[in-house]
Amino acid sequence: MVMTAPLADDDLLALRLRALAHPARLAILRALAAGGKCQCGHIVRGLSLAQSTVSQHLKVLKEAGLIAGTIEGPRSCYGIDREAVASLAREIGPLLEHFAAEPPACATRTPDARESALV
Amino acid sequence: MVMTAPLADDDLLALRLRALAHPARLAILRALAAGGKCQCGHIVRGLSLAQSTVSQHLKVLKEAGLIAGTIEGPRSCYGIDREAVASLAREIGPLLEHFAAEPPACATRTPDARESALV
DNA sequence: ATCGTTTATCGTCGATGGACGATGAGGGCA
DNA sequence: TGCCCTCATCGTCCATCGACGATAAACGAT
Repeated sequence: MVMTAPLADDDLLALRLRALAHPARLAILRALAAGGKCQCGHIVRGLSLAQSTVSQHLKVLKEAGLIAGTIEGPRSCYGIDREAVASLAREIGPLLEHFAAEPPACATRTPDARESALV
Repeated sequence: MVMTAPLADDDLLALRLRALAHPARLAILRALAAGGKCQCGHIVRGLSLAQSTVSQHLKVLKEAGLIAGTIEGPRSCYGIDREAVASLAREIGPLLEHFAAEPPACATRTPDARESALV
């Protein structure tokens, strides 16, 4: 049931999508998924970004719940929160499919708008 | 530079995700998917946002290719570009699943704490 | 204890986003 | 023809983002 109600649900979803919607963050997730790059410095070297910038991106991803950081001392070990990412996938997938589903009215894609009985 | 994955693909993907990553835009897509709300004014009334703001969001969605606008005269008829949305779904789904896939081990340090630090 | 390494945080700066009101164009309709 | 309705665009304002350098904290090693 997709309610048209603009709940805080959308805010949360938008937050996570926003965390995802940045090339550097995508690259970080890619690096983490590829493995062997759990330390901040490794990602920094792979991305040619300042260390503080990468740290900031890591923070964004962490606040979005997409990754989990195990910081213990001088080193840190970041890892993708697989459950969270899978959950997001389960949320965004059906949503997009719903968006792409069949339209009830109003000439979805007609070049010529022939709107007559709209509402 | 083992695997930076420096693809401009990420830029494009980030662009579309960014277009998606806003509550108002999600609401607009929801309204469009629900049907019968293809005119700007309808969405405006449903969202309690200024008309210009909604128009701006529509523009963002259109520039991201997620919707198509059929503007002819005083009325406009927006519709979800279902092919584009489906394409995005086909792109983001496997990507997230890839992120959520097998953990290749954090070889560098391997502190037992690997999944926690939820703070 | 001191040094070196690694990382998070702070402060700053420019750019962008998001919201609004006002304006103007484009057609319907009386 | 003139009025009204609808929508896109412009200009503005404030907030946030994204990037950076600099700094400080936490630990291992010497």
